[in-house]
Amino acid sequence: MRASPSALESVASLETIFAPVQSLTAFEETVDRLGTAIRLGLLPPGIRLPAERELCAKLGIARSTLRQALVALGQSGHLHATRGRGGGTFVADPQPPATPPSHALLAAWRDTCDERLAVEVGVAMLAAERAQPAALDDLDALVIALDGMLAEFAAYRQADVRLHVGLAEATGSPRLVTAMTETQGAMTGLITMIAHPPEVLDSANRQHRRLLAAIRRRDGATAAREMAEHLRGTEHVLAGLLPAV
Amino acid sequence: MRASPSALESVASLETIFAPVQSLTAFEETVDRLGTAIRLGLLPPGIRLPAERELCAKLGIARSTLRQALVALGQSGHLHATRGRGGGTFVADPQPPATPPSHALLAAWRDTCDERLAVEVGVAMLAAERAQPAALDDLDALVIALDGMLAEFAAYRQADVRLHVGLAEATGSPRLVTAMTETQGAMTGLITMIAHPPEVLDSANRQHRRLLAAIRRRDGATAAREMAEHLRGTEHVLAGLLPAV
DNA sequence: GCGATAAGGACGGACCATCAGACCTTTATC
DNA sequence: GATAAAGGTCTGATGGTCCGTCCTTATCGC
Repeated sequence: MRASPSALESVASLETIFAPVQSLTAFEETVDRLGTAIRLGLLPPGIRLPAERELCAKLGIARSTLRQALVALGQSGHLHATRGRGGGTFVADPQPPATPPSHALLAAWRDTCDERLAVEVGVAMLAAERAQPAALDDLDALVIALDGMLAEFAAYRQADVRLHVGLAEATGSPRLVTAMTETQGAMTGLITMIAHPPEVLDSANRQHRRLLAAIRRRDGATAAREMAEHLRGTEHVLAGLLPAV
Repeated sequence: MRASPSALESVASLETIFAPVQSLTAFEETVDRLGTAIRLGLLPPGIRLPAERELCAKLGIARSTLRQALVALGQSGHLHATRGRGGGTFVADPQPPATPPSHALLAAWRDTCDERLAVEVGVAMLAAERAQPAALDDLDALVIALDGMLAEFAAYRQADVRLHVGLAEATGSPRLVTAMTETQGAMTGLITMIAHPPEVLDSANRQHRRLLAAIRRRDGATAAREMAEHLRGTEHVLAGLLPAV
């Protein structure tokens, strides 16, 4: 009946359509989400998470599943729990040492940077359209604070993440906030491999300034260009360190 | 011991971190992936899918799980199977009528467009850096073909999708190809709600031309601007049709 | 001091998605 | 008629998830 000789080979992008479907379990995704937020400093050391019975409701999972994740993050040293009234689950202070990036992440570093470029440039453009002055004031304050952290990379990086995520929040797009958080999480492993002398951080922070200035005067094109340039910095360093493509 | 009064409220972006974790099952994701590819025309009507035993290996799932998805897509009219040697699973021809976009999609249309902007502009910038001339030749041919489809929107839209996905492929970034496919799938429901007179399609296709020209001369900034403008067209129409934010 | 309360911690049963594999049925080709 | 290649069917095992219940610990208020 169907005479077509199945020219499936002629269809491009099949690798994408038929690529393995890796569905994370609720447990895995929870570990990933919380672990990333902690490593990025979005959940800073010492802070208390919501109570388990409350948090599992927010996350939409069963408490036993959430506990699996909390126990896992406890064993890896990211969380610790105290019992009794007034107790709770706290982000560990200090945090465990960062683990070196996985082989898979290193192999796909270019891909990671590409997605990051898209997310960040898109955020820059939209922020230039929509960011409220009040939100920009907060971000300006962050840039000033960053100037005082040029000598200590760990602190700088955390504030840097907050700046970029804050920019995403200023767009008012929840999905871009999620995307930004994820890409920042993916980049962290790579970024920690690079040496960050104060001069480089200073230069990067000047880019922050120009970026925010462009956003404040609603100049989306310049904002996009500044952001792209800002990202190219780290990308070029990575290109020198890591296997080509 | 822990004196900190848990200033968790001070931490922004908590809605993102503690948002519900909805992990799709392998079955659901498979239906989604194949269904989207079919609706976008990436798997055109009449084409034969790989044999079940082969496809489940590619997708990394059990055959029974794959069959659930194939049966579901069969019942919805997207696929039909024939038995025996030389049989197989084929994309239905004609395709079932498109279902109206879900309430949830309509409510979050702005968010969908925002993510689309990021992906497409990022793709435009990277394509301007990396696209091989041969790939651009293919895309130019698509634009020419599009000129002949101005009167028939369904055909136009399918070729349009192939153009945008092809652009993503030209960047060499698998994740951007996936992201592009997903955003195109998400946009399709919205786009079908808009009237598309030939003049509008003609104008859109002229934007395609300018975009490809900018990419060919490696002008990333212009490519990004052209792409953003191209997307704004549909966005403004949607803004007029749909509830504000 | 004692009860109430709010937190983490542990357990058991039920359900369901998924996997792995064997087997059946249909159909075309040699 | 045998073989091969495809979809269709069935079953048991496994594991993730949910729900509810109960226990333990620690603080707060009377």
